[in-house]
Amino acid sequence: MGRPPCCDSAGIKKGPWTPEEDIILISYIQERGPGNWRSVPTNTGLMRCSKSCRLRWTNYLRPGIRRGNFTPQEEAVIIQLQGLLGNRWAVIASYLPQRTDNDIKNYWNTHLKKKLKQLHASVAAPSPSGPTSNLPLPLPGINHGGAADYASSTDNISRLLEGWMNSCKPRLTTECKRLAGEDGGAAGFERSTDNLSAGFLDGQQAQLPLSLLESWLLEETAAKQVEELMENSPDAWPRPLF
DNA sequence: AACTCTCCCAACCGCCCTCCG
DNA sequence: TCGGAGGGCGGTTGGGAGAGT
Repeated sequence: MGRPPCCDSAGIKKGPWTPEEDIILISYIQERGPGNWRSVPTNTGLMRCSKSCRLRWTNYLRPGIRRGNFTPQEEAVIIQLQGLLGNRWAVIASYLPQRTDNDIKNYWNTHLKKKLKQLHASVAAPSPSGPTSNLPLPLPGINHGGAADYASSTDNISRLLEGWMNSCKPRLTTECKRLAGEDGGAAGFERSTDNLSAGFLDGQQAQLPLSLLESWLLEETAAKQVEELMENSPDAWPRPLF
């Protein structure tokens, strides 16, 4: 059993935040920085519990949050990472730094689940035209065991990253050179792959490669490359989880 | 115009993890 | 080593908005 809820004391306000409350919270965090949420209600006079303050900040008020429709590239990243990692929304969100875990979770539950079910239904009745561009962005180098193994195996993730990195190494190397300068490119690439692997395997936020990964994933040519690869070696890709 | 239905998303709840005394 | 406290995460819900009748 966990601890009793922190918000059950009398006088704690629930429900939607008002603009006034938002301003108070923002002002406080601008002054003190995020963290020590327990002290926020006390120091600000907000009649909210600490969790509510943290949630409001991380999911709504935090700078850099992107709102509105998800791009096809973002969808592809979510679908692929969900297949790999399961419902670990916080980890998935770390690869889409402009989106919150709550947003991603909501988007998955309201849009992508349905979309993938429909997609799976249509894949069950295959058309002669082959794969379409709406399929999830696939990643190579993974075994085809059961869904649970697939989602939980760090070996698989490691292999996947290895294969993935190898398959796109030329492009990434070029990108690294562009970002880091000619002399630091190769070293930068090696550091990037190490960091990315570590980030995946530890379930923590990857550091350096985020911008790299993002810039690569957001390029439409990437999706095209993947489509070509799928057509050339369709058996090399993991099956969708549902 | 009024009512019902459906969808979406902000927020809550309960549990787990980590830290610290 | 143990237990309490705080932070974090994933699942779920409730209410508002828009669509449909």
